[in-house]
Amino acid sequence: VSAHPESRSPNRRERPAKPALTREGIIDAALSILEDEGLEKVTMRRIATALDTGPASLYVYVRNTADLHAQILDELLDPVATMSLEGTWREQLSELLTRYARVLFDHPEIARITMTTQPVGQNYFAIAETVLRLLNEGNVSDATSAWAIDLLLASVTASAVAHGADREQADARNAALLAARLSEIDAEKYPRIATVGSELLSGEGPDRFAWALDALINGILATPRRI
Amino acid sequence: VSAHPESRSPNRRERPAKPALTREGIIDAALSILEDEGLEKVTMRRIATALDTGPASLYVYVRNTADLHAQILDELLDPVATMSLEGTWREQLSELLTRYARVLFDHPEIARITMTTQPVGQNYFAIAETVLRLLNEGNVSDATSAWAIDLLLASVTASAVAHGADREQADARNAALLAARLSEIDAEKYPRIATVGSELLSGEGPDRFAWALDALINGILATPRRI
DNA sequence: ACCTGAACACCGTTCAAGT
DNA sequence: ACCTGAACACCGTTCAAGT
Repeated sequence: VSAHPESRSPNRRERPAKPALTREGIIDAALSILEDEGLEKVTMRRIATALDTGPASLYVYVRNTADLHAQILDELLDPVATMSLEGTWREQLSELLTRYARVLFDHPEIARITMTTQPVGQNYFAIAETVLRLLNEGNVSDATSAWAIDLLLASVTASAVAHGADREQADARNAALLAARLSEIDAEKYPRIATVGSELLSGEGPDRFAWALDALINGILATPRRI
Repeated sequence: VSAHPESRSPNRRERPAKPALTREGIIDAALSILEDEGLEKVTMRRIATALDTGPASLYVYVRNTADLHAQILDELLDPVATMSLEGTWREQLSELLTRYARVLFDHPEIARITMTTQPVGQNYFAIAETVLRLLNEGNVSDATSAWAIDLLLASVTASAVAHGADREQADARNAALLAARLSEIDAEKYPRIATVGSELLSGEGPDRFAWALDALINGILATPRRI
């Protein structure tokens, strides 16, 4: 056993070599920071530090922060885009959108991005393609489908953003409490809120989501486009 | 006429006095920056500069950035909360939500905030109260209303965020073009997108929105809650 | 072509000290 | 109670210079 551990340092293979900079490496690092610390910490500088380089180096693989976020999203959507579906068109549609929602639900900060910038990744396209195919099987006209897919995906995303489970849930609970308190206090000013009150926050997430999806599909089927 | 204009400087009433720091003054400054330069520029430091003070001074009136945004939103919702409505419950509901959407449409960056943090302002509450009252007039049960209002407001917000008209529209158009191009190229991989294609981006905003609102209300009426 | 150091032009928030 | 200067601990992005 060497008495001089420092003398080993010149050996360049002593510890895993600094990983080569690649698009995949960058997205992996970003995902791991996202999982551990939230989107807020997924910054160019933070990723660069994780990869033992400077922020400027990332700009070879990522155009800017928006592009980085878009790439993260499409990575997350991979399992949804490739899942297998069974049952009637309506069952398949519900299954797909529920799975899609679950990804966004688990990553509400990424879901927010979906709202802001129109996703254009391969996996998002694949999901949209499947939704359109299923609506077509359900005899929804092309014209209606074109508007319906927008409504469906936007509503699912909105629901995920609103009720997403993440570190902000504490804040959300505070807000809910505040809301509950306000509606109690101003029962005269807001009688309907006071009446519906407890129902507003009622129900398990999955039940609420299933109902919303049902209402959306019923609505689409009941509202053929006339223009 | 004095040959020494500088000598007037000691007169403290020469030009409008530095406005006193108030909550209203801060929100006004924020709104004016929002209108002129977008939410991105509505920063504590920027507002402080506009009010000729330092950022630390704002923290007497505003808890943090999220609180600032919440106050801006509720300010914008004032005209919606106080508008008068006419017609059947369904006409009134459409009118209210269309007006609500227009505010968010004109301020998509603020709309995004609505998604992130549950709004708790007076005006938002007033709007929610009215929606619940109208659903009640439409014989929608309380249990269903409680979930329906969530779906309605979230969907309207999502629509506004997605299709909001602002300085980001240029980017959105780029994205749309990119999408159109991709669907052209991969017509074999995405046949339904290719078929529906042009319809996806078709229709005037108002027509699309009116259809979506119709579908949502039809869906809610067709889907009484069972749980 | 890819990578880097250094710089530029910003952020939000806190805190001790003033009035 | 309100206001402030100064500091702390960060950001994204660019660019000239290196390999």
